[in-house]
Amino acid sequence: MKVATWNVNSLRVRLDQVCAWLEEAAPDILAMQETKIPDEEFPHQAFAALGYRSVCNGQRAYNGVAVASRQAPEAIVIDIDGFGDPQRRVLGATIGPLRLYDLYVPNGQNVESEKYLYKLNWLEALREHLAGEAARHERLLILGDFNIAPEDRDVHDPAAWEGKVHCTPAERAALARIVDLGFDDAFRLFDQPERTFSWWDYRGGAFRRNLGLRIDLILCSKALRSRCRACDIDPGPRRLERPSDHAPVVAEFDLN
DNA sequence: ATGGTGGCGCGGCCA
Repeated sequence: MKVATWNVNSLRVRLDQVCAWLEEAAPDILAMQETKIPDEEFPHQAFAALGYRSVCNGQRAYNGVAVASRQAPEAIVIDIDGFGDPQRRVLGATIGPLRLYDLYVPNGQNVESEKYLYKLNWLEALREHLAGEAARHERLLILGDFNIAPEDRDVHDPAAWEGKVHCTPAERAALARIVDLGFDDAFRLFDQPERTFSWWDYRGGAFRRNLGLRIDLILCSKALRSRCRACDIDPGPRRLERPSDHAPVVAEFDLN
């Protein structure tokens, strides 16, 4: 079973690229972020034409998550328990043998911003929510745009990014508390080339110069860890004309 | 160079 995550930065703009990538990469599940499209305008037909079911939790202009999957999504959740949030950032679903959460973690803007506090509060509320899910589901996958680079090796220039949003000790600790519920970063289960990233700024030729961050993650529960066969980032879509600023991340699981 | 690029939507916000 092939599971992918991709921040598409507007599904309206990127729909043709997403469909082409689905046909080429053929994942069983694709979790998308920053769809920026209200649910009533979501292009379900485009996914259906490729043999995918789709479920969305969107809003106009900002945020928005969606999942396309071969098998029908069930037991859908669109909010963090006890955390009233008008921003559409969460989509939980049971798909075949997996319980899955597609996340668009708040960016945080900068450490002086109210948005940074919102990010940390959001992550703590998410941790509590996921603790409940982890108690109920052995095969649990948490994936999406975390807007946190877990370690310095996930950052093109750690000195330049030290103390900056995406890399602060508080953000990394918040992520670690979630991982400590019993997850592994699937990407790090395997040998990986140095300087492998999932996001590159649109500005300054950052992609061409490989000045990126690895902030798009697939976290798998212990029951999935032993069944994870690969995890890779596909830079192909980032090379296209008018690309998303993120590349897809793909993990493969042997679930019999 | 306090910029740069891109999406949304038409001025300014967000990333």
